[in-house]
Amino acid sequence: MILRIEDDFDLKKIADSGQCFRFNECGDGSYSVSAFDKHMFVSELDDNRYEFGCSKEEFEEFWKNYFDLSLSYKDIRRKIDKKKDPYLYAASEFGKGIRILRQNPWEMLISFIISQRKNIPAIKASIEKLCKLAGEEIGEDERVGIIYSFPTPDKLAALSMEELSSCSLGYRDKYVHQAALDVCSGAVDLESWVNLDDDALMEKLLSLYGVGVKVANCEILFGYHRLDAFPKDVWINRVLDLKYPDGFMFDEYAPYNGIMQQYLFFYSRMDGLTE
DNA sequence: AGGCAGGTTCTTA
DNA sequence: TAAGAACCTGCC
Repeated sequence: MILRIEDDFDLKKIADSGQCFRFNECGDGSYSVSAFDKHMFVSELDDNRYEFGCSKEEFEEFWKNYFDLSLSYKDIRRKIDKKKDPYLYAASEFGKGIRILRQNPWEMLISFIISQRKNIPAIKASIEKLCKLAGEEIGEDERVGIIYSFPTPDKLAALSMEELSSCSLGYRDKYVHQAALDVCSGAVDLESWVNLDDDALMEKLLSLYGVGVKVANCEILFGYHRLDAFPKDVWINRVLDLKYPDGFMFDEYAPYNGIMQQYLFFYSRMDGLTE
């Protein structure tokens, strides 16, 4: 189906934003997008028109929510004052089009456990191997081959340590294995955690083996879509040190600090951050 | 060859 | 409680 989208929406920036690892450019300008048990291709036709490789029903029922299209990111960007916060303003102009996707909490948890001390291509490679090993077939294409879903907790828990190791997880293999066991046993119930308040959710996440403050915040922002979470990685810490010696204005941007974090992260990686 | 990549755990004082 | 070391792997 073809749709015009007036709000901020840039496939390339979303794909490169580091929040998703199964959202890839195919080489011909189209994007392969996998989420939950669904897969489709998307491409931009002209300025604001996009072709989604799904039915209108499926788009309304699933993808509209996945792309968070009910929220106006354009309005949120208006909170940024060019005079008061020139660096964030520049970052938001540069990152205009990024949205925070509504992804699967389980997939996000495992993905960000894997992400520690890895670069994005390496994270993607590990996740792709996991999907191929233990996921279900959800799509096929002559360009990219068979598309697999992210493994369910029980499929992942059933993998041997040797199989996990074959996915280049390194020392993170034991973290992934334990998380899968915890979710399978019911000791960890990610769905029910949506009802917890922010502090209680953070506490639960930090109790997981291999999950520290950074990964927990990524899960809160990208897995639970709590848009005020502000994950601090090496890039963001560099930005805060160099550009915000007097502190970042978290109060100004609540409850959307996580969106600001995305702009800063995306911008800082291109910027070089020399000053 | 040695250092580093979207960190966390473990050890030591 | 707070630094410092160790940790898998792949890529420059």
